[in-house]
Amino acid sequence: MFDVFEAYLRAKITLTDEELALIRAVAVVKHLRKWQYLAQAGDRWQSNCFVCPGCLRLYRVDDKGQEHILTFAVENSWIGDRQSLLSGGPAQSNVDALEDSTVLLFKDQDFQQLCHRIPAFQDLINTILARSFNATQNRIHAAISYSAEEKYQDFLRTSPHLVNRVPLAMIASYLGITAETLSRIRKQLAQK
Amino acid sequence: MFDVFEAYLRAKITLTDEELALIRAVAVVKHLRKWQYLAQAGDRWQSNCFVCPGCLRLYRVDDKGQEHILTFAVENSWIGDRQSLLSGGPAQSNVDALEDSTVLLFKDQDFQQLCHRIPAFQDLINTILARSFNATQNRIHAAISYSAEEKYQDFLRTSPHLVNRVPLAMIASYLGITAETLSRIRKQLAQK
DNA sequence: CGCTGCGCTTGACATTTGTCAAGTGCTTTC
DNA sequence: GAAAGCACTTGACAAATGTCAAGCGCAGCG
Repeated sequence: MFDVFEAYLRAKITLTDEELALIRAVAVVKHLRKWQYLAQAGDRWQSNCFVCPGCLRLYRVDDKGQEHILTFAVENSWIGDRQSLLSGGPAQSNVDALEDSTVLLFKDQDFQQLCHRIPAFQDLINTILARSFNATQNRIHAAISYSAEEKYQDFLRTSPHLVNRVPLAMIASYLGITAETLSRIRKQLAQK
Repeated sequence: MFDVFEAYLRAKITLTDEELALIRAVAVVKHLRKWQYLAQAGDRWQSNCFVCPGCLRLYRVDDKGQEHILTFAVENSWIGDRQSLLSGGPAQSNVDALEDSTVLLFKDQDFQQLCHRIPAFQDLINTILARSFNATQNRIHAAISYSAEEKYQDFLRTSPHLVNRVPLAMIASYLGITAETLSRIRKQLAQK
């Protein structure tokens, strides 16, 4: 499974064989069954996680027991509770697999070392962070500006690959609306 | 005004006098009057901006002409349209001053150089990015999970310094609710 | 001093979205 | 091949929030 990551890296940056070997040396492959947790709220999150093939979600559970999905991650993307990673405190979020999945884990310590030793890797990580920061910002804009229907339209635009891959109820949870409302919106859009 | 920034830096990282001089050399001080734009949608954003004393906001305007505030920034924080900075494309957001303010600008090119030459500076920036990423994530959680009242309570918790500093209508815009609703919520909370 | 404009509040009403409960169709299971 | 479970849909109704319009109080200004 490391070759998926290798392809990903090579598409974005140039690495010597030694550098690649350094990275490979600290990567840990993990297989997840559908519904298996990668981490639960309360755990300490100490790794960076790259999704090879599969689909995971990061979500929180509120006082009323309701789940709210913060992110989906499919192959060639990263996922994790950065809050826990950064602070060293317990995670507020859960991460689990929506399909059988394979991920690559990098202990944060190893990961930091890679960043320091391989400038191109550091740059890549920075770019990714910046990009996901932007994506997050756009999501906020959507969340505070759009009606339920507009949110769904926006989702269709920004995440077409997820529309038929994750169940309706989860998309609703991601958008902050109820499954019933989303169902009605879909119907309405179909009739146009 | 550079001394404000110097104090900020010294509180967070250790710098030699030469390093500090490097930073000072590329910093540009800019004064803003209340309501003055630092940048408008359509502009290309090419600098990193640090707020010395003052208060700015970053917002977008939707099709219906409604403003939606994505961030406030007060003294000792950073603000900018990272999207534009990263992509080189035109900004989607506006930034303006809510009070007379003073900011420090760093052309992105200079800024990158500082990061490369001063590892401690790089680390600081990474930390800030990570932190604001977390804050953004928490905001998404609030936006998709909370009722209007809960959103306001959360705002009171996370941004007490803003509550009496920015007008009600802007807080409402930040939370994604109407000024009327926020006014009623305030009343209701006061009666408890 | 009185006017004006702005920020905020309030009320009446409309609209959107949520809630609850039931029903459909499809897949899985024994 | 009947039964159960799951994802989704639908309907009736309730609650939350938005919209529109008016009014209040205060600061700034001629």
